[in-house]
Amino acid sequence: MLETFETVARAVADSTRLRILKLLEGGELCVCQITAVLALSPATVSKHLAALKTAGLLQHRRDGKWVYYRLAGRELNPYAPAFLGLVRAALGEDPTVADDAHRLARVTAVPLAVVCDRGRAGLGPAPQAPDPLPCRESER
Amino acid sequence: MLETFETVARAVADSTRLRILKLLEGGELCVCQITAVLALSPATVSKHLAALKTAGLLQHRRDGKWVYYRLAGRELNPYAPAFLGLVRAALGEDPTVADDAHRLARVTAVPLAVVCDRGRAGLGPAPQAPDPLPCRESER
DNA sequence: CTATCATTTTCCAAATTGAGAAAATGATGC
DNA sequence: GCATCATTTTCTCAATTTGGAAAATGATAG
Repeated sequence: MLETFETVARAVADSTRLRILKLLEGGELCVCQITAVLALSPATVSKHLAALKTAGLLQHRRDGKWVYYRLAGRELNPYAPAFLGLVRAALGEDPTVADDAHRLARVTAVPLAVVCDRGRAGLGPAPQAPDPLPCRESER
Repeated sequence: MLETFETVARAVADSTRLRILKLLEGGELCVCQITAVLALSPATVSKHLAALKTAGLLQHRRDGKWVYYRLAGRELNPYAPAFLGLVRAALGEDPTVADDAHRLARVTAVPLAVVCDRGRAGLGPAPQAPDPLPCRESER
């Protein structure tokens, strides 16, 4: 028990993983979409997702080449709902989280194939609208 | 915000610190009492307490030679109550936690001065019963 | 079967963490 | 002031964690 609780808490005790959880509050997402929003390497994102899944906070499903992750319920870990509830109630106004939500909106407006191609470049220019080169505001 | 949340979560993501929080649910305790129950070095316990205090989960007060710690409320960190509530609701039946509670009962039945003397030997035999020289079972 | 693409795993370097010993700090009492 | 005791702060070591590059795996399309 103690160990199970510790695993979930540890999974939540990382800002990158918190950002992922906040992103998934809006519904399931493909790995490449998350990667695009966070602007981290696919390997890094995949490992964070694995940590969250091991902790019982996420479930995943495969659809062709793509893998989708979504928030999990009590199925995988009895402590998951409590922690997810806490996260859900907490970081709504965080600037980084808000920024992520904004980027996610731009990502979901584009077909997955395009996101996966340009994703790791950190959100290429506008999807289909003319947008020469959005200012690269690299932070964190 | 994200960082604050992360700090609290990280503080809770450790079994030793969880055990400390569970001990303190019964009310404030002196450092040497906690040390006696956990059977860890005073330095280690002190650092865990500092981590919990930094995270805003604990408050402390000094009384002569002794320092008492207790669970904190919203004063120090807005996320503290939520996390403490989660912990309080969660680990009541964990065997280690139950064992700690049992040991704590034996510790609180003894004057502080005695606990501080014998505490780090890992709870000597009976409290005031005849006990020539508590076997120094140095462990860890 | 081969090529391609998304994701995961392995490998490695840098940073962080947990634990105790030893030294430093704070407070009491003579 | 000096001795003593509880607690905290270094300091060091072993173990874990994080991130990316590169290799491995899974799945689709031709």
